[in-house]
Amino acid sequence: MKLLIVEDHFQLADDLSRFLGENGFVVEIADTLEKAKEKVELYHYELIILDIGLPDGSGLDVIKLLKKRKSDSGILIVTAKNAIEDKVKGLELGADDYITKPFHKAELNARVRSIIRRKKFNGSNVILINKIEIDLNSMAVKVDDKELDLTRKEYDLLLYFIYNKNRVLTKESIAEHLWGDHIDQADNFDFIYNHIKNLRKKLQQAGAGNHIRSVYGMGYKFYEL
Amino acid sequence: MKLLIVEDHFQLADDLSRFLGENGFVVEIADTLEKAKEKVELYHYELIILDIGLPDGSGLDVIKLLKKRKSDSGILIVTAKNAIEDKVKGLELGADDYITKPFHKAELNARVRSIIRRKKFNGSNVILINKIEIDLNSMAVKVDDKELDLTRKEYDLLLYFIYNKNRVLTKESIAEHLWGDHIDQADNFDFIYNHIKNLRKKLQQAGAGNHIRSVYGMGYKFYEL
DNA sequence: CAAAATTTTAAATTATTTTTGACAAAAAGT
DNA sequence: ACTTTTTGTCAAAAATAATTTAAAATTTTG
Repeated sequence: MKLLIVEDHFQLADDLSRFLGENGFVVEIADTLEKAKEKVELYHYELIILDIGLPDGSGLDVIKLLKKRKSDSGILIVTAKNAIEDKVKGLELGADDYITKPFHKAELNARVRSIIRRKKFNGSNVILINKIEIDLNSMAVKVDDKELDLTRKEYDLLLYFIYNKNRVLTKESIAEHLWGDHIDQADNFDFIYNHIKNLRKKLQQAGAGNHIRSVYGMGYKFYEL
Repeated sequence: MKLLIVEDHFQLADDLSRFLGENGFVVEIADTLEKAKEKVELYHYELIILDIGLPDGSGLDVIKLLKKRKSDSGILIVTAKNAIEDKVKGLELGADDYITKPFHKAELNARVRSIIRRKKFNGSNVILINKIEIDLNSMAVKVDDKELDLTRKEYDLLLYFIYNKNRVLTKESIAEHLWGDHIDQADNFDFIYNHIKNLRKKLQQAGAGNHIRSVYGMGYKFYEL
């Protein structure tokens, strides 16, 4: 479950990151509007905790960008007490909730969970790509209406691929997104071969075709056929 | 069919309003105790969804007012998980049912209908899934017309599963729903295993089959067979 | 109100499944 | 030729789930 914290105040961002990390989320931080936009375009986040007052512009731009991209990420905006207009604008633009500074970490945590829950229960939660059907509620993956039995990592991997379809994902970025920051650059990522192998086999056996192609020397790419 | 939502959290109220609107109700919102009292004195509502924790006072006052006016409106109170006294007081004062935050909209909908049905037709309110029959009024669970004897937690757990059938429920979300916000991520949820086991055994023994399956690394899922 | 019974929670143990890592040989890409 | 990736199999380590037992809390009963 990946979150992005957009917050220029290092101490706060770091603190939150650690706290949310302990609570089972994989957290990334962007400390400028520029970086936030970049990350949002490159990756998919379950939820974005967005401080509106950034040094190089308004966080509201991030919301606009997300909505333009038809993103389904949850958005929790963080505003100063006196910035009520920002809050209102943010909600109008499509943010899911807001919280005013200063706040308690426990409350942030509760709201984060609340948004994620609401998101999940809303609307259709089925992703359909060619023959592959993923129901995010039931966490079931089907090919031709036949359910396949994926392990946790395989499921996460598939989802990561699908959220980033038609993009090259390096082994490093896969490791980072599935395992979090505690991964060392010096580590060896050979175990990823295994997961790729297993996922490929299961998809292949179910008759979904060959979606995951390797890009020699770079990584992998999930093709929409 | 007119409902009043008394809720200061704009996002939630708006969300519910929309949802209930789609489900055929005419919905009004009051976001303060003051406004709620005013509306209640002026109009008649079939049912009032009442958050107890309001910025300008306790929602319990609304119940008192209604009872003084000998209103026949249904009352569904919404409380935070840790505000058990409020729930108890509310029911004592004459509320018809309660639901604790956070809740699933489908569950709210079910309860709303349940109250209205009970009020209006004094009719039965039964959920039937395969061989399992749950009477929400009498809180009785039957399999093949044989009543089974569930404890409170088992009953709640079963209901939570059934309201979310075919979805994976994590241990965390089960804990959160049945025990409330005061649950820490760091806590250990092993005791849930016990309730799962007991519920499974009772259902199995009654001949209802194996509905509750575990999804390794993810949680549990109640299958409609 | 207190004893007894039941239910819920907790802790310890066992069982199961997944994840990771290793090796080696074959295949593919540069 | 050289490097990277694929594949298979195997096995240890780690994570998760189930079971057992007992303590704590709650409810029922006399």
